[in-house]
Amino acid sequence: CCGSSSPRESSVSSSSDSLQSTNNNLNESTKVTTSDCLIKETTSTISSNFSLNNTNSSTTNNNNNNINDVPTTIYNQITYRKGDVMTSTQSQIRKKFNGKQWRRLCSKDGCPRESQRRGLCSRHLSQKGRQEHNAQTTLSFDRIHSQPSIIPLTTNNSSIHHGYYSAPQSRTTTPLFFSQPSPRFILQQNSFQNEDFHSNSYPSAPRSTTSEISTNESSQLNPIRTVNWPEILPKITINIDQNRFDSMSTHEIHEDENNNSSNHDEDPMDDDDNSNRNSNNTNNNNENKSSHNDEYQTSKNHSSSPYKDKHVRRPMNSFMLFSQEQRGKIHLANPNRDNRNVSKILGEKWYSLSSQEQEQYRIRAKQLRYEHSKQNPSFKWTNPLNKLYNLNNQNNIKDEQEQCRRSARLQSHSNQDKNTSPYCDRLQAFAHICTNMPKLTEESTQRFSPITKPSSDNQSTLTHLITPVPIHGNSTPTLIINQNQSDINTNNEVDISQNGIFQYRNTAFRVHPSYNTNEDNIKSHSLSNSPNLKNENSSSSSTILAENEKYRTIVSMLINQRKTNLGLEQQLKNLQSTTNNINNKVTISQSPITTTITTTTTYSNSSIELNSNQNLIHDNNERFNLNQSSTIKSFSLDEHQQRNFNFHNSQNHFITHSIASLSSSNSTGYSSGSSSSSSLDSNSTILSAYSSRSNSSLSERSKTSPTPLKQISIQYLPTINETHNNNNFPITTTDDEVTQLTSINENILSRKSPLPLISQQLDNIHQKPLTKRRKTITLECVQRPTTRSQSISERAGTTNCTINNNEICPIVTRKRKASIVSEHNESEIKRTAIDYIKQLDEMKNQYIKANSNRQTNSSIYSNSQTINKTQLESRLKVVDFLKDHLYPTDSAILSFQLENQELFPKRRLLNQRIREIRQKLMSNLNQQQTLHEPSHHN
DNA sequence: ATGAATGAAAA
DNA sequence: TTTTCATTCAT
Repeated sequence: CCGSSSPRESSVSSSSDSLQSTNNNLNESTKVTTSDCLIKETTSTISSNFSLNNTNSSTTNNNNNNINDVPTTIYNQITYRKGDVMTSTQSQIRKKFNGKQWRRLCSKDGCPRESQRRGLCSRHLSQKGRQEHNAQTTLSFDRIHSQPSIIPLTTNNSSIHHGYYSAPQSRTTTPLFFSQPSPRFILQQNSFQNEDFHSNSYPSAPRSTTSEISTNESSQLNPIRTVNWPEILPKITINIDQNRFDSMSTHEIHEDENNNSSNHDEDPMDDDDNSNRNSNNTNNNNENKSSHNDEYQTSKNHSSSPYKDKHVRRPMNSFMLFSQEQRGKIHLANPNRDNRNVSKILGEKWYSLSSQEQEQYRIRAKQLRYEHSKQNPSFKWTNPLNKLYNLNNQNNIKDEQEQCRRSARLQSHSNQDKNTSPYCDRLQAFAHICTNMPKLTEESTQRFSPITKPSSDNQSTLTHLITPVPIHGNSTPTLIINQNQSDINTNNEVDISQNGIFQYRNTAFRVHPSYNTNEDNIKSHSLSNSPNLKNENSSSSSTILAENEKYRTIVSMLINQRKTNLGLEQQLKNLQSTTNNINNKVTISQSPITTTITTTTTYSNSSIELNSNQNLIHDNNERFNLNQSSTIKSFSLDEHQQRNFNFHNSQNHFITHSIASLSSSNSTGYSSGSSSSSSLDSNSTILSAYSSRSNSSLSERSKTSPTPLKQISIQYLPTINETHNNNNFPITTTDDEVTQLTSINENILSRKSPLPLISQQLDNIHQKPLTKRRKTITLECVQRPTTRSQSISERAGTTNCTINNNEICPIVTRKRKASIVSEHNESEIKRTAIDYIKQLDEMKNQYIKANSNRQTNSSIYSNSQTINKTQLESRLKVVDFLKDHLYPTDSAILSFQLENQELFPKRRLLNQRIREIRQKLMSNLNQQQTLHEPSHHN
C-alpha cells in the first residue's frame, strides 16, 4: 500500500482539490498515518459526511467555492467559520475569516493569500515593489510581469548610449517618454528581434500593426507617469558611471544589463549572462508558456548569479541539513520523482525520526548558525530588496505626513522663518493669532465654525458662506477694516460684496465666491434672524451685524487655523526660546496691566461672544461706557495654563500680572487666550501666546465642560532688574500688595472707580520695586472637568520643580515618565557601568537569599526545589552575563546559549531571562533614584 | 510589549 | 517539506 504511493498520492491530492473541502484533519492524518490508502478512505468519508463541518482552513485555494458549499441556512445565520471568504459589497475587498478575525485577502484576482500591505499579498507586493523600485531607479527591467520592452533611447548620443529604459507595469511595450510614434515602432522591431515575445499578448507576427496597437493601448492603459527625458538622463548616467566603477553595486543594473541582449561593451559577466539569458529564452520557447511562478523563479535564479557574491544565504536549519543528507538517497530510492514530492517524503521521514536524532540535527544546525553569524556578523535574515522597498515606502509615508504638517505650519506663519532678525515680527504675528483668538466655547464652536459643524441650524447664511481662505501676504487685500469703532460703518458690507476680500489685522479674508453678498440680503437676514439686536445696542443694526459677521468669520478662520496647525505647541516653545534671546531688550516695568473685555451680544437665541481685545488703559471712558450693556469679564489662566506657564517661565523672569477673577459660571468656562494687550508688548504677547493653549489641548478643551474657577489668584514673577541684582529674593511675602491688587481688580470689575485712577494705582504698584514674589496657585476646580481633559489631567503627573531658591513650583506634566526622565536626565547620563554591576551583584545576593528562603519554606516539594535550583542557576548565569554587556549582541547571546546548553535549551528562554533581569535591574535603579532624589534637592 | 498569524527563505 | 526569523495586526 505504502510502497507504490506515487499515483495514489497524486490522486488523493487531486480528489481533495475536486472535493473543494480539504481540511486540517486531513492533512494531519496524512502526517500521522502516512498511508495513502487510509487517506483515501478518510477523504471519501469526510467528503461524504463532514463536508459541512470541516470547512477548509489551511489550503485557501478553494475558498471561493467553499462559500458556495456552505448551505444557505448557515449563510443566512452568518455564523462564519474559519476559512470563509467574503467580499464586501462596497469596496470589493475579499476577506477571509480566520476563526477570530476577518483578514483581508490579496486584491489581485484569484490570489488566495492574505494581504500583507496595501491590500496585496507578499508576492504581489514584492512584484509591485520591484516595479516601483525599478521605476525609481529608472533603470531596470521587470521580469515578473512584462515582456521586455527595451528601448534604445537614442542611438547616437554617447552619454546615453548605455541607458536602456523599460516601461514598468506594462505588458504592452510602451515607451513612456517618446511621444513620437516612429521611434517606438523601430524599437519594437528591434526588441522583437532580440527577445522572444511568445507569451506576449500580441498576435504572432503583427509587426505592421503593432505600432497602432501599442499606441492605442498605451494611450488607454497607461495614464502613466510621463517622464521627460532630461529628468532621467542624469540618473541614468550616474548609475552607469557607478556601474562602471563598481560592477557589483546594484544588481538591478545587472538585471538590466542582462536583459538587454544587445551587445554593448561591458564586463565579461555580461556575455555570460547573455548566454544564460538566451538559453533561458529558448527554454521558454520550448515551454511556450511560462507561468508566473516559473518566470519568477528563473529570474531569481538568474539574478542570483551576479549577486551571489554579495548575498549571504541563510544558514540551514536542522531540517534542511537533514534533507540535504537524505535527499539524494531518496532520489535514488525512487527515481523520477518530483523534487517536491521528495520534500514531502523527507518531511515524513523527519517526523519519523526520534527526537534524539532530530536533536542531533538541531545541534548541528545551531553550530552552523553560530559559525555563520561569526563569519558574517552583519547578516540580515530578510531580503535586502524587501527591506529596501519597505524603507522607501515608510519614508514616503513619513515624508507625506511631514509635508502635511509643514504646510499646515507654514500656513500659519507663511514666510516668517526667513526673517531671522526681527523676532518681534514673528512674535507679533503669533500674537495676532493668539491674542485675537476668541474664546472657544461649545456654543461658539457649534455656531460659528463652518468647518466643524457645517449648517445644522441656519442662523446665518453668511457664516456658512464665508470660508476663511488664507491669503498670501503678497495678494493685496483691498478692504481694511479698522478696529476703531468709528470706522465701522455700512461701507464694510459694500466692500465685502464688491471685492470679496477684507482684512482684519494683517490677516486677509475672502468671501466665498459662491455667495453673492448683497446688502439687502445681509440686511434681511439680519433683521429676520436677530430681532434682539436692535434693542441691544445703541448703534445701528447693520453695522453691528457687519461687525459680528466679521468677527464670526475671523472666529471660524482662527478655529480653522488652530485645527490645521498641528505644530503650534512646538512653535510656542520655539518662540519662547527666541524670546529668551531678546529678553534684554524688553522693557518690562512699563507693561500695563491688561484685561480683556468680552462683549456678549445676544444674537437670535445664541450668544455671540466676541473677544475684542481692548487695552483698558489706553482706552477712554467712552469706550468703556459703550460696552456697558455687555458683561465684562477678565480671565485668568486656568490651572493647567498657570502651571505650565510657571514652569516654562521660571527661567525667564517675566513680570506677569494676570488678574484672575471668577468667570461667570454658565456659558463661559474657559478663556483660552485672553489676557493680552493690543500694544503688542512682547512680554504680554508671549504671556498671552503661552496662555492661549496650543492646538491640541485647545481642541480637547473646547469639548470639555467648563470648569468653574473658585479663587482669585495673583501671580508675580520677579522682574529682570531684580534678577540682575541678585538671585536671592527675600521670600517673605506681604499680602497687602496682593489685597491691593485684588481690590483694584474688583474695582475694575465693578467699575466703581474710573479707569485713569485704576491705571494710576496700577502704575504705582508697578513702580514699586518688587522685592518679593508670591507664587500662589490657588486656582481650584470646584469640580473636575468631566470629559476628556479630565483623563489627561489624571494621566498627568505632578512633580515639584525647584526654581532657583527653594521655591517649589509644581509642574503639571503630560506624561509622568517623560517628566521623570527629563528631570533626572543628568543623573541618568552620568550613571556609569559600575552602578549596573553593583546593582547586579545586589540582585544576585537577593536571588540567592530568596531562593534559600523559599527552600526552607517549601522544602516539602522536591520538584519545585529542583526547578528553583535551575531557575536560580540560570538567573545567576544571566546576571553574570549581563555584567559584561547589559545589552548583548545577538552573537553574544548565541554563544552564551551554546555555552549553557542545558540551562537554556531554547533561545527564547534565554531572552526571557535576560529581559526579566534587565527589567528588574531597571526598576531597582529607578527606585534608587527616587530614593536619592529628594536628598539631592534638599 | 506581546501573542497569534502569516510570510520568506534556506536545499 | 520544516524551521527560524521578520513582520503585521490586534490588544
